[in-house]
Amino acid sequence: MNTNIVEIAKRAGVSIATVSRALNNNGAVREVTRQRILSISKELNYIPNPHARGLSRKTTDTIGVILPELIDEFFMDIIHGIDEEAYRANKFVLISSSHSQRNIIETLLEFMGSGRVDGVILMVPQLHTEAAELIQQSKRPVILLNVCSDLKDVISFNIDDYQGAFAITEHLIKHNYQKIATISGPSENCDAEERLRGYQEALIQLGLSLDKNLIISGDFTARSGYDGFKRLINQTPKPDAIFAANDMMAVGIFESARESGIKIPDDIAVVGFDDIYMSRFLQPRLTTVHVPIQELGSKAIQYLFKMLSGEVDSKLPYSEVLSTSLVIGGSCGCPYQSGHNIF
Amino acid sequence: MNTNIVEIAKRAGVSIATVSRALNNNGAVREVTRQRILSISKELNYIPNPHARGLSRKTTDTIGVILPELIDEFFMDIIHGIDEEAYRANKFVLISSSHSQRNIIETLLEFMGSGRVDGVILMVPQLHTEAAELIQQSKRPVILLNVCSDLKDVISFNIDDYQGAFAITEHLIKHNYQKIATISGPSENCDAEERLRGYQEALIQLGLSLDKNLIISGDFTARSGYDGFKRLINQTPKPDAIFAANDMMAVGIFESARESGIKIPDDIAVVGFDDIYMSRFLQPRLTTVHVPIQELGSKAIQYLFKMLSGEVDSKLPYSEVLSTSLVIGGSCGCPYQSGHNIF
DNA sequence: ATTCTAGGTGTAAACGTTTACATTTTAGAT
DNA sequence: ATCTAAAATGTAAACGTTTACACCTAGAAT
Repeated sequence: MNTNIVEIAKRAGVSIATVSRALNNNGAVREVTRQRILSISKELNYIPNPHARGLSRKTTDTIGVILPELIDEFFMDIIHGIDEEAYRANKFVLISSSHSQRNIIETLLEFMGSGRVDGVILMVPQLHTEAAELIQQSKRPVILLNVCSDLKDVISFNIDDYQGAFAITEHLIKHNYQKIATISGPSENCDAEERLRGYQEALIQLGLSLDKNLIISGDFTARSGYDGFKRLINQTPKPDAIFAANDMMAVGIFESARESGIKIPDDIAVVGFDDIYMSRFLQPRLTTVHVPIQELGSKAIQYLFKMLSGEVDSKLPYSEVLSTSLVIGGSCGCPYQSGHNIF
Repeated sequence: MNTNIVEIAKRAGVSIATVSRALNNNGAVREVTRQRILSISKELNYIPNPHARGLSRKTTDTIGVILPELIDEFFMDIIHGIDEEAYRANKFVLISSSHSQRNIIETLLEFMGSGRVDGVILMVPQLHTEAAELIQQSKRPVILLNVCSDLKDVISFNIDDYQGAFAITEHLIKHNYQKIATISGPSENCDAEERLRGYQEALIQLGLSLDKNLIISGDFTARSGYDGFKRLINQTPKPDAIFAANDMMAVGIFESARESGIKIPDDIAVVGFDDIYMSRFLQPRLTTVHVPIQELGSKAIQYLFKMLSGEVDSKLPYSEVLSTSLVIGGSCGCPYQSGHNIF
C-alpha cells in the first residue's frame, strides 16, 4: 500500500487534518509543523490518492478530449497542443475517439456525468442535436472544436475555413484563371461546407460565374482527389485551375496528373487546404492554406483552464475564430524557388 | 448532484448493498429485485462514480500511455491502435508525452504511484536506469514499447528493426550494388542502432566490405537526409545505393537529388524504413520497410489487459518482436508499376 | 489576574462505492 | 407446524481525502 496522509500524520505527530492543510497550503499551520510535514511527505514519496481527492473535492485534474478520429498528423497536432498546455498546468489528458456518432453521447456521458474529467474538448464532424443538448445542460465546461452549427450558447474555437477558402480562390482569380473548379469535401462535414462557401463567394464577389459542372464532390481522401481530377479533365468545360478542399485530395490530383502527363501548373493550376507536411514535398510545392491546428488545441485548453479556475465565466458563450494564412508554392502558377527552406 | 446508489436504493426500497450487488452482477440478488434496480438506474441515467469506485476497488478503468513525442503519423498510429482496443474493453486512455527524460519518472510516479491508472504503456527512446528500477518495482504492470535495453525482467513489444534493416540491405545487395551507404539515425536512439546493425551484418554476411566512409550519421529528420545525401555524392567512394534509416530522411534525399538533377534509381538507388504514408507518393515510390505500428499498440494493450485480468502472470517477463516486411517501390531499381493502388 | 482574540490543531462527517459479516426470508424436507 | 439450509438482504466498515466546527493555546489588552 502506498503512503497516505494517515501515515504522515502519525510520523509528524499531528492529525490528518493538519497534514492536509499543510500539503495544500490551505488553512493555518505553524511554519515549523508545515516544514516537518513537508519533509516527511517528501521522504515517503507521498502522492495524494486521486480517487480520495476526487471524491472529496469533486474534481479530477483531468480533462477529456474527444476527437473524430485518431489518425493523421492533423489530429496529432491538436493532441500535441493540448498535451503541452496540460503538462504546464499539471493536468492529465484522457483521450478518446468518437468511435461512432452514437458513441459520442455515451463517451460524453461517461466522461462528464461521472466526474471522470473536469471538462471536455470535443471535436465532431457534426453535432447531433442530442449531443448538443447534453452539452448545454452539462455542469462541466465543454469546448467545441471546429464545430459549425448555429448553436448559440456554446463555447467554441474554430478555424476560419471560409476566409481561407475565399483567400486562396481569390489568389487563383488574380492569376487570371477563368474556369476554377473545386473538389469539395464530404457534404455533411462542416469544414467542407465552409470551404465550399468561401470558394463560391470569392467567385461571385470577384466577378466570375458559378458553374455547377466545376464543383465535384470528394471526401477528403487522396483517392477522391485522384478520381475527381480524372473527371474534371475529361469534361467540358475543362477547368484551368482546381481548388482541392484539402491537401490530401490535392495529393491525389498530383498523382493523377503525373500519370496523365498533365503539367502543374502549366496545364492546370492546383491549390489545396491544410498545409499538411507532405504538401511541401510535392512537385511543384503545393500552394495551400495554412491552418493553425496546434494553436487551436492549445487555445482551447487554455480557455478551458480559465473556466475551471473561474477566471472566465463558464456560463458565458464564447467563440474564437483562428484565421488561416496562404502558403504560396509553385502549383498555383506563382514563380517558386524550391530549396531546403522546406524543412 | 448526480444520482448515486443511495438514491436508487431508496427508490427500489432496498439497501445500497443490494443495489451494488445487482449492478455489478456480483452476489445473490433475487431476479425481480435486480430487474427493478436495473430499470430504476437506467431511468435515472445512473453512472457509478469512478472515484468512489476507484477508492474502494483500487482500480480505475484507465491505462496510461507515455510516448516520447506527440507528433507524426507514427505515434498517432500507436495511439490509434491503443484507443481502438481500449474502447472495445471499455477502458479509458490517459495520454502524455514524456516532456523530458527527467519527467518520465515524475509522470510514471504520478500515474502509477497514486493509482491514477491500472497499468502503463511506456515508450521512451532510451531507458534511464532510474526509470528502469521504478518499473521493476512497480506493483502495476508496465509494458515497454520498442525499448532496446538489456533489461531482462521486463515486458516489452518491439519492432524487429534488425531484421528489417537486414532484409532491405540484402535486397540492395541482390540488385548488385557494390557501394551501399547508409544514413543512420541518432546514435543514442535504439531503433537507429538496431537498423545500423542490420545494415552492417547484411553487408558482412553477404560478402561486401564495411566502409566507414559510407556510414553517415543523421537524426531521422528530412533535413539530415538532405544534408547527408549532399555529402555522400560529393565524396569518394561515391555510393551507388543508400539505405536511409527512416523514410523521413529518404524524403530529404529525394529532395536533394531532385535539386542536383540526380536520378533515382538510375544514378543512385535509395531505400528507407518505416513505410510512412508519404513514401508511396515519392517519385519513384520509395522501397522501404513496413513496420506494423498500429499492431504494436494494440498488441501491447491487449497483453496489458490480460495482465490486469489475471489471464497472464504480470510477474513473468515477456517479450514479443513484431516482424517487418519489405515494400518494394521503384527507388531501389526494381521495375515498378505506379498506379492508384497506392491509395 | 482576567478576558479576549486569533492562530493553531483536532474531531468527525462527508464524498460514493464495495464487501465481510450478520441477519432475515424463503422454500423444501420432515 | 417445525426445522434446516440456502438464498436474499441489510449493516457497517473501509478506501483516503477535505473541511466545517470545536477546542485549545498563547499572547495582548484590559
